[in-house]
Formats: sequence, structure tokens, C-alpha cells
Amino acid sequence: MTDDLFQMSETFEDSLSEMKGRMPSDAGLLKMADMFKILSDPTRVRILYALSLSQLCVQDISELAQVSQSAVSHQLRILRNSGLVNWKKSGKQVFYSLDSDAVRTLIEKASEHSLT
Amino acid sequence: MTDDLFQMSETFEDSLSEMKGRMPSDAGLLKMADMFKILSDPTRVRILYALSLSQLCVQDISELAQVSQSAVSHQLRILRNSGLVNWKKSGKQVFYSLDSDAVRTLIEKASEHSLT
DNA sequence: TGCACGCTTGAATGAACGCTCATATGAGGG
DNA sequence: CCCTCATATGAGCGTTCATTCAAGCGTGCA
Repeated sequence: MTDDLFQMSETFEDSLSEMKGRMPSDAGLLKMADMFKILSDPTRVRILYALSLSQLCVQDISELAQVSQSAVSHQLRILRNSGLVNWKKSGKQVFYSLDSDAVRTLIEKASEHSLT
Repeated sequence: MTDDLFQMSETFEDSLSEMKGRMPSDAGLLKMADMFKILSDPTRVRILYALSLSQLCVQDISELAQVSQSAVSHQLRILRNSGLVNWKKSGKQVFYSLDSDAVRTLIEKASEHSLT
């Protein structure tokens, strides 16, 4: 805002600094953005969607998501590190599952919102 | 799945192809991922958050979001193209606002989920 | 013990992205 | 008209990121 308008300038400047105080912290913003970044890749969304249907081993995920097994593994590492999926070894296979119903709900909400 | 286990193989293969049918379309997945991609950048989230507080001109957004005016303008173009914000010219200034309450709700939901 | 299978991991590659800097557009005031 | 202010836009640049390819590792079976 320019400073050539006194009466308005004050009002707006005040509400601006007020808003500044209401802006979320950088840490919070980063966390939020990172959350969304995880969901911003079609492959990862495919994987999560598949896992929302059932617990699956890596090969099955690979087939359902139509991505090479290696690529799936890379993405699964990201999902693992972000805490969105759990995994357990069973012999030679590793079974992945969604970590919580919260994620499932999030995906559903997302599809509701973006698929309309 | 390997083909050395007959009775299980059938069951799993069947549910796999069943799941394949339940996987969302590529177009839908892309749309969903793109939606999230927009929210995956801290600067854009800052901008959207600022706009959730009030309608704002570019300079104010720049100050609230702590980003250069040019960077803000670039990001606003993306937000404009994605239909998340509206804008109207008023003299030399351009005022931006959130397109709908849906976005506002989405941001709130996101922060709820990721800030805990 | 050796080999096949399922999965992971690291390096390399190409694409996408966000920022900056410089320039352009356009409206208003002197 | 010219100059300034508010914003937009384009090129260039460094970074991030997803995929592929090749190699590594652990498990189970012959």
C-alpha cells in the first residue's frame, strides 16, 4: 500500500500487520506443503488408492498402479518415511497397507473434490 | 503373484483384476494429483492462506507471503489458471480473492490434518 | 550350497519447477 | 506527453524429482 492516502493507509496497514500475525508459521506451512507434495504425484496417488482397497505386496501394487516394480519401491520409501503406509515382511514378500483411516478419508475427500 | 500356488493364486488374481476395475481413471488421477500439486508449494499455500483472510492486492500478498512481487505474480498466474482465485482490476491495482469457500475449507482441512 | 525370487538402493538422466532479473504493459497524476 | 506506480511476462538458472538401469541383499527351496 502506498502512503499517500492517510486515512485508508492506516486502516489497511493495521489489518495487514494483524494478518501477518495470523499467518501460520513457516514450519507449519512447510509441513502442510509437504503433505500435499506427497499426494501431488499420480503414481503415489495410484499406490495409495490401491492400498485403500486392500493390503498388497509390492508386485501387486506395481501391477495395479501400472508402474515398474523399481519405481514403486522408490515411491513406497517416500510413503513409508512420511508415515502414510505400514509394511510387514512375510517371507520374500513385503506387504504394504495404509497407515490409518485418516489417509483413506483424505484420499476420498480429495477425489470428491477434484473429480467433479 | 506367482503361479505356483493354485488355490490362492486364483483368488488373489481374481481380486486383483477386480481391483483393477476399481482403480480410478488416469484422467481422474492426474486431475487429483494436479490439484494437490498446486497446494504442494509453500509460497502458494502462503498466498492462499493470506487470501483466506481477506481479499488482497498483489503488493499486500507479496508482503504477507514474504515473497518478491514477481514471484507472487508468477504463482498467482498458476492459481488463476487453476481456478482457485478470482481477480478484479481496480485502477492500477489488481485484487485477488479465493474463488470459493471450497478452497478455504480444503486449506483448513489440510492444516488440521498436517499440523497435528 | 547354490540359485531364483521379491524387494531395495544408488547413480544417471531428463523433465518440471520456482525464483530472479530484466523488460513490457497499462493506468493515473503532474 | 512523460513519468511513476502496480502488475505481468519471458528468459535464464539452479534445484528438485520421478523414472530407469544395474547392482545388492535376504529369503526359501532344490
